[in-house]
Amino acid sequence: MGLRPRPIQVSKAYEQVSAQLESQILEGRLQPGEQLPGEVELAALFGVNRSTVREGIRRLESEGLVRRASPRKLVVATPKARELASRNSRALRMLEVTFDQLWRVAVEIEPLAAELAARNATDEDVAKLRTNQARMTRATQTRDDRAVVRLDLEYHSIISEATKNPALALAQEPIGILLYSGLEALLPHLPQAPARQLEAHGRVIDAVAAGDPDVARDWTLRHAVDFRRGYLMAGLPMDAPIAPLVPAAGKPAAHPIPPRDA
Amino acid sequence: MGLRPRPIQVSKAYEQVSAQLESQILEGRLQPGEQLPGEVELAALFGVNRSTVREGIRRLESEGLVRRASPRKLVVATPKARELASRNSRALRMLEVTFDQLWRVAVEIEPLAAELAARNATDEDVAKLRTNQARMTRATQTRDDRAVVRLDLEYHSIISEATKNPALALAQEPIGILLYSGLEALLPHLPQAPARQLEAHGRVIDAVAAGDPDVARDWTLRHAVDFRRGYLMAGLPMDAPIAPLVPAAGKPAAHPIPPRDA
DNA sequence: CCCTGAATAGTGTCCGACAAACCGACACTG
DNA sequence: CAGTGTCGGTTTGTCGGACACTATTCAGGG
Repeated sequence: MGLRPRPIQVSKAYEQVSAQLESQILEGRLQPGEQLPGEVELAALFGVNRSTVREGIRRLESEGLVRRASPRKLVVATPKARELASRNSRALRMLEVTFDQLWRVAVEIEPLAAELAARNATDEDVAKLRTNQARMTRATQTRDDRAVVRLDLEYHSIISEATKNPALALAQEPIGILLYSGLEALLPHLPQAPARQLEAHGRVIDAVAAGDPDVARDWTLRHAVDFRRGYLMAGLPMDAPIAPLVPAAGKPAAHPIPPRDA
Repeated sequence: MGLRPRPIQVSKAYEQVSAQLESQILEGRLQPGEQLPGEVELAALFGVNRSTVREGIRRLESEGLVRRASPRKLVVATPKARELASRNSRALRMLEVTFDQLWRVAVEIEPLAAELAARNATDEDVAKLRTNQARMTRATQTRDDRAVVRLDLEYHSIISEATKNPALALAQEPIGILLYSGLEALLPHLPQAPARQLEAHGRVIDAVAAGDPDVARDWTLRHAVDFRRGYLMAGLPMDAPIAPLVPAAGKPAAHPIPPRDA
């Protein structure tokens, strides 16, 4: 049979609502910041019930194409890089990505990020980096591992932002988030790690402040290589999923959903 | 004033529903593939109305954490890389990313992708690449520009997949999608472009098939550099947003939403 | 045992309703 | 006149109920 049945798709009304709004936004007919009509009016315009419109809106909301400026103002928005990043890193975790897979990408991207940051960082970015470094110094002295991890993530995020390159930020952040969360497992085994990290960060920050792309790139590369070595020395597995999904430990709950503790 | 007002947030019920389900999934208590109770049952479990549950589900659906296996089966799912990629590229377009920004990232990532593809591609991947190449050859001969672009995107997508590295795929695909969509603007100006592209692809494919990471990387790098040169020669702008949002051309419609053509 | 058709259960959509909150306007007070 | 309290209309968030349509199930017939 040469018949190739393309999966027919009945399009639900709420899908059409979100699809139409989405295309209006993408075509630029609805510009970011512009306010949308109320739910009742939308319902009337589309010729559907308000409930249906609401379901459509939920979808766009979760995709970041609209947000509620205030409870009564629904405005068109451009997706925020930060939210995309966290969504993406969540997805990567679910895909059971390994340290090795993450690292291979990071070792190429992060030096690039540092280079571009050195080219494009504003004074404000540099100030943020210095603040971060100061806090990191304190956290290192007080051996506050959680803070060290948090500040390391922040450091990478600031670098990302300083590149002024959304494409790079979007590629790098999810990976950085996941990779450097692994730092938490590393620190107990390598007491000297934060000190080395502190130095690498410091060098990169100086290079960024001085607008020296080559040095920034170079030290970031070293930092990445160093990180991998530390991970190895700590005896942590390179090929196991980062933060593996709990493999249905014990027995599944009788009912998968616990009632809301209202 | 030392007052630092943290934006207070009232949590809507539908948000709590999606948040709770999400955390159950992330913790692994709800495993991918597992089926969720019906909407009525969920409503009862959470102690809210069915409409509320539905709004919560829409959200998770659009994030790819659940999908409908059949109209009546709602199952936990892992977000598909492909969907994430298209969402991300859409976001990048809205962020008005420029050719230059995209290219700077691509020129580092794509060679890495080719290298990893050469290391990890399966026979099936190679077969897909060869099929793609054959079709591309035909499209080139018939001067079918649209097909050329489509096949080029497909080529990059296959390479991504062949790396067996979700982190890389997630970083690369959105960029590739946007960047090589620009090919469409390029082709009319550079009649010889498809031929050069065909050769580069061919070399990379051979290297992937032969498991030669270095050659794959090298030719991909050349390809990227060549692409940029072509873009320049065609006189296309490096620093203008790719597919710029239509800047509210003419006058905005009296009513932003056209009625559904039911 | 497989196939068919009725019974069932669940989704998609609609309707109508109501409390809470928000927003703008307006009056009041110092 | 500036700042503050009050008030009413408007919109959202949530609810309960209803109904058509269809996937799924299951019993009965071939």
